[in-house]
Amino acid sequence: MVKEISSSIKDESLIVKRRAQLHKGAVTLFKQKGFHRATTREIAKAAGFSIGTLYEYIRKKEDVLFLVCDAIYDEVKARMKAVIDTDTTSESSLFQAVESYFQLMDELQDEVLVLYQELKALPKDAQEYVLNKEKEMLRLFETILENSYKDVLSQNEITLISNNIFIQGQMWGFRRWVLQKEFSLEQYTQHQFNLLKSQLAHLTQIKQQGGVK
Amino acid sequence: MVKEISSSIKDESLIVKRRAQLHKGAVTLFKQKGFHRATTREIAKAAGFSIGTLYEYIRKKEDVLFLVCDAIYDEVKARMKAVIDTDTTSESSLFQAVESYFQLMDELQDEVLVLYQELKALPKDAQEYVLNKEKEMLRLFETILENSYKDVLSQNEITLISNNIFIQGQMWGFRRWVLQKEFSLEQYTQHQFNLLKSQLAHLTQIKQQGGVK
Amino acid sequence: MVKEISSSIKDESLIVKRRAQLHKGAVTLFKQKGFHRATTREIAKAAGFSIGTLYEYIRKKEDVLFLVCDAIYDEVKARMKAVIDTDTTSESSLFQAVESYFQLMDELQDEVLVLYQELKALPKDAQEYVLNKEKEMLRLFETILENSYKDVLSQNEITLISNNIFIQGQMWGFRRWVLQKEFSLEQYTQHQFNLLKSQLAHLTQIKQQGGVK
Amino acid sequence: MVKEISSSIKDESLIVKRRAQLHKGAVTLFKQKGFHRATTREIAKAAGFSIGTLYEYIRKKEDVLFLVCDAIYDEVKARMKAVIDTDTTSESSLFQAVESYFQLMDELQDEVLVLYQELKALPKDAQEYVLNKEKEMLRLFETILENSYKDVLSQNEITLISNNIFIQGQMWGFRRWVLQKEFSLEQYTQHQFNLLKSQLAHLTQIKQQGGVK
DNA sequence: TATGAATGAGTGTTCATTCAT
DNA sequence: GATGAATGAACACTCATTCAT
Repeated sequence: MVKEISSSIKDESLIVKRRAQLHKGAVTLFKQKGFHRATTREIAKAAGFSIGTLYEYIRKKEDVLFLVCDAIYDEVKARMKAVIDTDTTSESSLFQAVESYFQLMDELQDEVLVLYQELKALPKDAQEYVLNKEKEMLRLFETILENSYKDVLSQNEITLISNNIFIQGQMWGFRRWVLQKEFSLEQYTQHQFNLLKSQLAHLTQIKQQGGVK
Repeated sequence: MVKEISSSIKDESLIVKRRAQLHKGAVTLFKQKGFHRATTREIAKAAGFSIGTLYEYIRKKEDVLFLVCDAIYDEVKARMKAVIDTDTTSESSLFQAVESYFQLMDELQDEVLVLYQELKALPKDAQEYVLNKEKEMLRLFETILENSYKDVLSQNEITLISNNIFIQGQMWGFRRWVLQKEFSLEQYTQHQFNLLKSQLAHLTQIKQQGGVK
Repeated sequence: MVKEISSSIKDESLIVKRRAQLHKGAVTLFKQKGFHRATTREIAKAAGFSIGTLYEYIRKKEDVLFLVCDAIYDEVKARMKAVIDTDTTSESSLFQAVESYFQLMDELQDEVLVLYQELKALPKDAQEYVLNKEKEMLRLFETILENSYKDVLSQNEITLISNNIFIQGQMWGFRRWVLQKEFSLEQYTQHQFNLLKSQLAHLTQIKQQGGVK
Repeated sequence: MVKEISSSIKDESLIVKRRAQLHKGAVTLFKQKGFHRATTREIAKAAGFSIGTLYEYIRKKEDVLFLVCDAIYDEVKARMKAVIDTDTTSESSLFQAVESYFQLMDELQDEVLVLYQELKALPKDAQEYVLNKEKEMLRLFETILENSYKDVLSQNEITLISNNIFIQGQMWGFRRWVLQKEFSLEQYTQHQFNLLKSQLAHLTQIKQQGGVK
């Protein structure tokens, strides 16, 4: 499950430091020009070191992309974890999760855009690796929904609603040209959450009526 | 508003024919390797002609991408038009529109995938041109929602729900690795439409209660 | 000595007509873009027919260049001949020859420019063929000088002065950016001829003084 | 007035060294095949490096041509300067200048040939830049003539004679196929200088006689 | 005869990657 | 560890030439 990127450098802390530089520079660059249009020289420059040094920390240009993609979900998962661990059974916990997730998608919108548009450029095994991380993300929402709406939602509904939430978060970033003209992040979150609540409320109604009969 | 791609060929019907070949070959190829990884020679070959002939019908590699992107919404719009013109005021018309749209997204899923992942590779003016077509598509859903739920939905809600429907259709294609494992197209359509109906039903309830008071 | 360009067309008068069109269009084009930058399509268009037709009258692109180069000296020789045949022994005949020649170089300056800059693009045998025509031109001046200054000029001096006259004529065209800003053609002719006369006068003086001794 | 050619190489001394290699190889090559027929790969090879390395030192193929053209007049000017600075008022100084110039044109005849035949292939701004350098060269001769024959020659005569000297020098190279068969460089120089002296002597005579009267 | 669609070898140029310093 | 000069495979694009109609 682990996918390591080899480096000829021995000093581990240096690797971490350099790759952080690299990640930061690369995202900025990929956002502007996309992965394919960015040259390795530009990547090196954006990261603050020479082309020679770049190749001390990666083996192929693709590795840079992988580094970026890989980091995104790690960050998302790390930050979502905190929210979710607190409490996962009430409606408010769903709102908190959605809110945090949308908040995060707002902060990471450049990264997410890159992820969306360049994932396919990775070799198949790296793609699968990244998609697996995405599945873990999806499961976070599924878990919350399961816990809070056990009796109301079918498995299919849970899958679907999780997916919907998931891409609504990403949509905020990669459809910014239409959404961010009409909504602030708070408005967007509020409205989408209201729509979600309507859905769940109605489904709950139906189930309860069904249960009465 | 028109964006023509110049060709050195005089026979207009030949241009149409060759560009159809080109479109078809290019989509197949781009789906496999993406636009950037596909070479012009491969594109030519996939279309069934030589590199020289390819350049009789386009001027830049980008033009191929534009041709593909441009055609997608033209086809979508043409086919949606038929459905929508019939009737745009009942709930069933919304279902029909969604069903047709999802159906179409299923058929064109390769094209949509390409569109999503390569749009950014187009020059800015071509991007805008394509995005404008997307806006027209969005307006189709907005119109139906406006007609059927005039008193129930705010403008914001209409915008948002249209966007949600829009990307749920595309999601069926570009997230096929997760969705198409769990649902058939009919199931997906049915479930998403049910969720949508729940939403609308609940919002209608709220509005009516509000009105009663 | 003859260098024919083959054509698949039988009707000789048509060949002559088409090649005249070709010559005219090509000179205009070569003057603007040079031989190498001009494409065969452009040449055909400038001549007023299609690329297919062009290749009915030539076999290689080079042939067009040859046609142009070849025609230049033919025209120069034809027109100089008339002047020279009249009278070749007096000083006035030298002036007339120079004047006609400069006049001609003025009229044909585009062609001469092309000739100068593209001659090297011809295959070796065609180059030699054209240079031989140039030699014939040179001999015209040599003949006049020999006839009029038999006792005054050595063979070397005749060669040199002919060459000087020859290139002073061409200079008028291909150094137009400096000369034609300062002189009219008449002035240029007059001044250069005066300088030439001074030369010949002084040489005559010397020879006569030498002869006296 | 400066026209720099950009390079991605940082080591300035290396740039100078590589461009010298490039210059030398390019002249040899252009002399044989002309600029247009020479491929960049051939240019690189002639310079002794790979195609990739070539493009580290130039940005466009045209740059190679510019490099060559630019260097010619720089060299001519540098070497003429020495001669001219010594003494610019006597007849002997004119002879020395002409002799040095012809000598130089002999040494640089390949470069001059290239210059003559390919200058037009440069973009307009580079052409003007090079032609300006040529004008500076012309002014050298004008200055000497002005100093030595102030009272004898009109401005027009100075312009014209300078031009004549200028192109007679170049003629030695680009008409070598006729001139160098008949003359050694010394003979050519001597004869042309004699003709020039005759001219000036006669003009001096005329002016003096005119003055006496 | 005239046309112009088709061809593909050839060209300028880029850029990921290596390696000597 | 860091640098950046060198490399050459690979690419987009052009254009002379052919040939079926």
